[in-house]
Amino acid sequence: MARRRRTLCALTSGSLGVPLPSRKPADAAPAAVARPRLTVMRDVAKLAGVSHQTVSRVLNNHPNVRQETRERVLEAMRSLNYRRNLAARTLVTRQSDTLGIIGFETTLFGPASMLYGIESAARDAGYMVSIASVRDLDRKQVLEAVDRLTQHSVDGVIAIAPKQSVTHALAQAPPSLQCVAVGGSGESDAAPTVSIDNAAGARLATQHLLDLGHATVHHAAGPADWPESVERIEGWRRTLYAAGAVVPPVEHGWWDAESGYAQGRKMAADPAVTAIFCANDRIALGVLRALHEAGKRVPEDVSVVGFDDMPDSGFFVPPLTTVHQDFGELGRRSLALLLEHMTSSPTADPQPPDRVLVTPQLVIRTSSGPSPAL
Amino acid sequence: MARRRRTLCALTSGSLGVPLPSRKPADAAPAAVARPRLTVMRDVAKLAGVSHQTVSRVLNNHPNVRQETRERVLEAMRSLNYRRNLAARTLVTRQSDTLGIIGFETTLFGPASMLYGIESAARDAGYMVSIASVRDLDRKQVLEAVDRLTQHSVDGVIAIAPKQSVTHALAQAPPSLQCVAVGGSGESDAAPTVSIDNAAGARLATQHLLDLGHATVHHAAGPADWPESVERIEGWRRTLYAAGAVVPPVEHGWWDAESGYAQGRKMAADPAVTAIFCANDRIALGVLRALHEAGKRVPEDVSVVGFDDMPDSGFFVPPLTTVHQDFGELGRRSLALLLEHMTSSPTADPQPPDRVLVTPQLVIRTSSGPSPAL
DNA sequence: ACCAGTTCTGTGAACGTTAACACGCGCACC
DNA sequence: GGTGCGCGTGTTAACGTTCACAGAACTGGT
Repeated sequence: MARRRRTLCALTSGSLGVPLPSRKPADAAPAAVARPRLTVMRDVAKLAGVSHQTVSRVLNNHPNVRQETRERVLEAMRSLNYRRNLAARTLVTRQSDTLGIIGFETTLFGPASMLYGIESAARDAGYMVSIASVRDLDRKQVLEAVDRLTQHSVDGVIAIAPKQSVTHALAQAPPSLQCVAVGGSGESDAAPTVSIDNAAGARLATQHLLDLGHATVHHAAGPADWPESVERIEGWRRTLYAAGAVVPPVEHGWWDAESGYAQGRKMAADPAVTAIFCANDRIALGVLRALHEAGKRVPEDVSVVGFDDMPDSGFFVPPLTTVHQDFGELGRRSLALLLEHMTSSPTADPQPPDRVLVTPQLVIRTSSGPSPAL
Repeated sequence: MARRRRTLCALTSGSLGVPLPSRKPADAAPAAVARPRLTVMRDVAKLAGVSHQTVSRVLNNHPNVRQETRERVLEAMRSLNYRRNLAARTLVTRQSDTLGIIGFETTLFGPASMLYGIESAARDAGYMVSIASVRDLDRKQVLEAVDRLTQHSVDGVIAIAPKQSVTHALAQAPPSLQCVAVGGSGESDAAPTVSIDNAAGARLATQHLLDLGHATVHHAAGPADWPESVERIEGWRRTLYAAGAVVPPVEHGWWDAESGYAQGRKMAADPAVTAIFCANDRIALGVLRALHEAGKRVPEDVSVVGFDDMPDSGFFVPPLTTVHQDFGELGRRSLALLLEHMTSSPTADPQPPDRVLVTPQLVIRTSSGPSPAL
């Protein structure tokens, strides 16, 4: 565990208001004595026979540079292998071409995909991304993350923020810092939000099962305090209600297969259950196993539908019918929204939207079939 | 698709040597006219009745500050809600407290977990991380990523780099930039590497199956050009060889369930196959499904062992015996190694190691059992 | 030839921090 | 009572950009 040369910021910076005094304890090694002296604008300028300002203009695509001069400068840059010093530029312009991402549970497929979607879109737009993970979504940790990102002077923040507490915390960020939340709820009271239309997805799944002749549809739900979970429950419930079907009771769990297995065992024991809509594919995996162990065939005895369309859900036993969620698109859209908010002046005419919904799609495989009652 | 205000760097910067002329096309909005004038050292200094340099000393934990003065300064910082401007600091010290990560396939569980492991360890060590994803692992893209990170003056780079081409590319990075590769091969010719002991893992799995009485073990392999895959094949092959067992032919595939399914179907058709070691859990999922469809029971007829221990592999049908890989640890170790390389002077006595191996562990569940021949 | 209006280019001053050095003070040591 | 040293502090100069302004070099019309 090499934690040398700097103290733990987490410990030294007690409250948020206190800047972190860290780094370079007394015994630090003396700074490298011979600075490498990298090539800077002045060098390029000298070689090209112009002033540093002209070099700057070329770099920033300023129109008022003679074509011939521009080429001479570009040639000089090339031959010196010049790269502009972004720190200096950030110092004066106060923008770093860097975006911050607040990540939560980024080891899971969904968040990881959003992260990737954001990052590649950001690169195409000329931005770098820095990431600050949080272990929990409480206000304190989120604000700490915002603070860390602010210190590194990011131009904007995207929070992969599946819970309300985050958008609330975001509202406390310095107003000059644009924030966008992605994933999670739509009740965008605080920050602009991009998310999937969870209710629509749930409707798709539930209606599909009703259409197959099932009298009603049971639901293996996610955690009670996650908006995504709540919205899926709502969508499911409303669809049943609209169809005049009984709405079975809901039991909350976590997002993993273990939770699905637990819920699945209970449902497998109930002969009235012929169709199960699962809050995500991992839960579905657990349900599938529980049904298998109970000797129920899928889809002959019980139909199962998931949510997410994880990479391998087409290879579950049997291949899972599920609601496809385009996480990459979610990421890209959130980046686009952030950029819009960043560039539009507060008084601009077309205010960017505060809420973007991405529509999910049903992917029908073999885990769903006609009701055995038919 | 909001890509306003800046041109696409990817397009304008043809070769690597050319700095990117981007941003602010002629019609750019004039810079914000009223700069907010944030609080800086001088403000703190004035309030505390000292010079800015003393403030700097307090911030950097310099020992030569009287306790009473230090407290007055800290108090001033607190009351002004001062935060140090990292861009200015980076400009003069040439270190940014930021590390770069080159990510590949970060939507998958393994890389995503490493990313997370690196990020949290980095935070504890006082570093921010910036991420640069690459779509492919060819030299060009990797060098481009390094270049992007360099421009943002990262202090070091960790490459989630499962292929040789990456470490080779890394070797071409500016020598002042410390690089570490994580995951992938151990043939660390180019850059220091942290990886799992794939051969040992494969040995664990294979030996486990042999010990269960299987005459030999078949292998559902990963891609031929990935060192991780190759090392697992080697470990498997050597174990069989040492036991005097027949070494069945190997067919290469990809890392996903689809590939496992394809390989599994062929194996299911071969009655001689009683034990299958899969290059990862996703392949195992496909194999499991193929066996199930062919009417083979697991583990009664055929035993299956995976690699990775993905989150839900304990809920496959049946629960998968697999080789557990601690991705988070991998990330932490790679960070530690990078930090060691960064801080140790080239002439220092204890040179940091160039190769760190993390030992995997066998997790026995129910997909593996005694050979049916017994 | 002159002036006004562009277009192009250069000069000097920020930006907010750390590095290098100089200074004054108190203390110990001959 | 110097001399030397360590401590605490202040002054000045970097670091490599961009911004604001001034000036030079071209236009084109009289």
